[in-house]
Amino acid sequence: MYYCPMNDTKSKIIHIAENLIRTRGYNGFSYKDISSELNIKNAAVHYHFPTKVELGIAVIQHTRHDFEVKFKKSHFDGNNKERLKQFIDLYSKSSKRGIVCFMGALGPSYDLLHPKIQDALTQAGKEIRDCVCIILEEGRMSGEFHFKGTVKSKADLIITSLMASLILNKVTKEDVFSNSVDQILTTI
Amino acid sequence: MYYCPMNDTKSKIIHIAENLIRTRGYNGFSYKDISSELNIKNAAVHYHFPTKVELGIAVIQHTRHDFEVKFKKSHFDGNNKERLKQFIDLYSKSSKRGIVCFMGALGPSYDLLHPKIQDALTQAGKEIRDCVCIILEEGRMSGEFHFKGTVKSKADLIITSLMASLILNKVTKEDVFSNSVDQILTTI
DNA sequence: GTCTATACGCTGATAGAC
DNA sequence: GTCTATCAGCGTATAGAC
Repeated sequence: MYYCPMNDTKSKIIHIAENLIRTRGYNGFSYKDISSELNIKNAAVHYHFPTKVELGIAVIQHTRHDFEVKFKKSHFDGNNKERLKQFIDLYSKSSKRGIVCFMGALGPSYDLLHPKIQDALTQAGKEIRDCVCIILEEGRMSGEFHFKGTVKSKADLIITSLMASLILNKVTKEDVFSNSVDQILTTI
Repeated sequence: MYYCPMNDTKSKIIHIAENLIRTRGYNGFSYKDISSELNIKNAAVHYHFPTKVELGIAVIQHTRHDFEVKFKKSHFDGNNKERLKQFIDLYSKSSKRGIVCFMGALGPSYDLLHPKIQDALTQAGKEIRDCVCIILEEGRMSGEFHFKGTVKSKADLIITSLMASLILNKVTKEDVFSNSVDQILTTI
């Protein structure tokens, strides 16, 4: 299992920044928010990440790495139903914490982001889509799933529904997420 | 039909602000962005909307009003399939323009918004959900729809999928929206 | 690695003239 | 209604001491 050092300041900054992005958006937090939470000064954060763009990229890459470890390594050997369940569970955790996923947080203001952050985000998006497509493709062939339509359309429906459910959860203050998951599992 | 005066500066400001919110988010635009587009000065915008919060609320209320006119008035008399198609078409227009809906733009940073904007957004969210629920409820009773699961779960799935498809469209640069719509129409 | 000190543009907002 | 002028505060970022 991959060991993630959370002791050092650099890792802590990434962790705090990720939470800030997912609760306030990229333009909704500042280095001061991070430094005050760590009881250090503004400039100390700049030592670890000279520019905010570099920090943003680090957050995305860190999340991508976590995702990759969890889903690309095939410790599911053919159990695609469980694999899909684990994917949904990723969002379920966010739902319980009352936060959105980083794609939902950064995606809407995509045009405003630095090109390098845009690229990292686009790559992450493709990775997630590919992963779900493989799960659905294999699961359908093995007879675990019986959904209608193309694999791609089903994958996009599932991903988008999970993403925006986290958003609508916050706005409506109702359990939109559980409803969407029910519907996903009913039509798979 | 409702007449929307777009001549006066106030209406123009709302219109520009709506586009800015939906491309850059609430914290991603300033009064200068608006004034420069209208070739007036910063202070002139403040004359019409003294604070940014008031402008934000005005944008949401304007969008809500448009939505209400289009869907609450029952000029569909029983044709719920057409009514759902019109609802999807609302997002389809945004997809073609390459922008997200205002819920997708404002929702993720909900915690950061002024309480009055939060309230307006929450109200709008409930309105949209209620509207889709009625369409699905009536359409199922009349035999137009044959979907599985509860009305609420189906409504949430459809709304969230449309919302986030606009977001993923931008990020992945692929037609996620069409895929999601295909899947929605396949399982209705 | 963290600090103090500093620079400087942008932002939301106000006062008062026209 | 729009202007000029002006403001304090914040945000990102840098230089140099410890």
